[in-house]
Amino acid sequence: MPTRLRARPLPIGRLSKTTGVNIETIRYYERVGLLPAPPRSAGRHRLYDEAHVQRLVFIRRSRELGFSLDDIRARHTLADNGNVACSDTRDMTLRHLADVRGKIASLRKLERALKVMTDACQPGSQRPCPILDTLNASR
Amino acid sequence: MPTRLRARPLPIGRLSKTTGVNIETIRYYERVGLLPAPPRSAGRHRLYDEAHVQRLVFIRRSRELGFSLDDIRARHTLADNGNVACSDTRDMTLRHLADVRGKIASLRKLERALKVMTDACQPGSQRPCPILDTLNASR
DNA sequence: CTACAATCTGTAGTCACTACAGATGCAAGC
DNA sequence: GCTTGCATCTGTAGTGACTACAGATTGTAG
Repeated sequence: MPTRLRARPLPIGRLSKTTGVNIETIRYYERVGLLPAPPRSAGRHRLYDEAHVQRLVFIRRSRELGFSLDDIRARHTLADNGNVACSDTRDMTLRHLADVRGKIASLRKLERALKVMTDACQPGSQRPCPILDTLNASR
Repeated sequence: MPTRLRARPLPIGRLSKTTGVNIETIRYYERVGLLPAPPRSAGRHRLYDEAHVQRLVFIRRSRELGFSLDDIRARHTLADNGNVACSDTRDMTLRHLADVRGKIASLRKLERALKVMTDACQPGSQRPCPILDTLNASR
């Protein structure tokens, strides 16, 4: 039996480096129940294994894609209960996609409004500032 | 002299209704120095005038356009000091426009990534879930 | 005068972290 | 074994822009 293959546990600083997640954030995830609490050394330092690395990478990727911590927690709960999770994940992702599209649409509206304002504004001209005018208009 | 024309001061509830800004939010704006503290009645109820209405509408419009409270405060400070504020406002708006465009670009990337994932996912097929796969991939 | 609505102050909660302070632990070099 | 210095620990508070209470007071219509 090659006991050599057993990977050494990582302290929190190494986990942070390998996953790209801030140390404080890792502890925060543990506090809010996103990352399971790892075993500790005699001196109460956290010692992580490969499964923690995987789950943390999963969390980071999900966050990069804009999922909320609640979304991620829900998915973990599903997966941990042995459910297939695939179709639920797909539903969640579709909802999230719709949400992202909504945000894009409203930012586009914003962009157009800001562009109209800056295009109309010619500082130094005698006319009152159109940007300030727009901001003062109630609608 | 038509003293009749002097508008009655508004209590906070009326100010809230006429501007569409939540009562709690109005008090919050006062606390953080965005809206000047109005005079009070004998019983310490706030009494607002037309100038408050104008400023609050300005703040609401600016927020709708995504400006931060700090941005708005800065503009008020400029205006209150008697500066023209127009060109500064223009600069700020241009910066904000650039910011909005950046956000749109990154949301578009997100949208594409989410679409790829959901398109690839066919729940019920035997293949492993491509969404979960993507989320587990470190890059 | 009595209801009852409106407003008051102050505090705490939200989300997803981030930033400390002050106390320990650990690992390497001597 | 001892020291040095970095790593890690816990706990608390701060961020932005509000929102949500609790409990006390005030204003007003009938």
